[in-house]
Amino acid sequence: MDDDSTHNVFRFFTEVGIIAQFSARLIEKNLPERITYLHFGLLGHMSRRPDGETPQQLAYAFQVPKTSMTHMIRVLEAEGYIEIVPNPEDARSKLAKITPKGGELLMQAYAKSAQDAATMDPPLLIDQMEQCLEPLAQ
Amino acid sequence: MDDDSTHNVFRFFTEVGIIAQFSARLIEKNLPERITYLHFGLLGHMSRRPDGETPQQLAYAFQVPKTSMTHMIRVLEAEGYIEIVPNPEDARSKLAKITPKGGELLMQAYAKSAQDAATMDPPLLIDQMEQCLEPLAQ
DNA sequence: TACTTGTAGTACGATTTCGTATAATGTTAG
DNA sequence: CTAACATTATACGAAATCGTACTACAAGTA
Repeated sequence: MDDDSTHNVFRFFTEVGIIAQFSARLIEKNLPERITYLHFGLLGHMSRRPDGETPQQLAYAFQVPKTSMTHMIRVLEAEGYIEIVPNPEDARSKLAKITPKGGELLMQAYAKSAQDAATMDPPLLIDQMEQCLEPLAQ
Repeated sequence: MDDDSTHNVFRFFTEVGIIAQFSARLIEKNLPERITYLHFGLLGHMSRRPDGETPQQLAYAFQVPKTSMTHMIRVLEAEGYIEIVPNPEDARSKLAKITPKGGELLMQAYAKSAQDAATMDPPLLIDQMEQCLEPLAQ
């Protein structure tokens, strides 16, 4: 990899980091007090898996340590957005499932953030985003 | 914004979040114990500002609370990667400047990470990255 | 069965993050 | 100049993150 490519890769990473931070703030602004962008991601993930997932699987999916995931799902459970039940297939394990209240939160935050994104100035460059998505789809 | 655009915007954010996390890990792997991707970013920022910047400016640039920045620059100072001197233009303020040791760390981490990126399997899609950068440049 | 090894989740403690309040300094109006 | 207000950094404490070590259960071997 030549110096120019290297430079571009790092610049790409920097830009991507800025966008990631921006989108996290955009969504967090529409979430309750203790709920973060990661929690929002967890709820979205669980909404696509009605049978629930184990903390282990969630930790892997979101690339955080097991102990961090234990803490996150406890916050979500304490606020009533998920429920944690024993895993009938493995007595060591548990299953985290989204509750109706969690689904409600997800929808609301999604709708509000979409609204914010639509009314933003300068406007989000949706065409460019969709263009970026193509190569990412592999 | 129609439902399809909304969906694509959120998908874009998700993809971007994954790439941001990936790049943070790639670089953190080549940093010492207590030094994170954000610290690396701070050093890079300071390397482009030899006269130093105030904690306030750094907090704004990296979009973190002032108190968090206070802690971060203390870690960097404790490890000798930056020095914190009084701001001659404002006695309330300070200036954080990168040290030679900090420049050394920056270079090394940069070189090693570029090496890792170059020898990655599957290979990084540098062409696609450069393509993505164009619209981001505005 | 008894034994060994592996895996899931968590208790615990060190560190980091960050909101609130505060001290020190700067700035401006009169 | 003085008073009022703004700004810079930090002390402090609450919460979050995460590495280490542990317990409980599972699975394979003999």
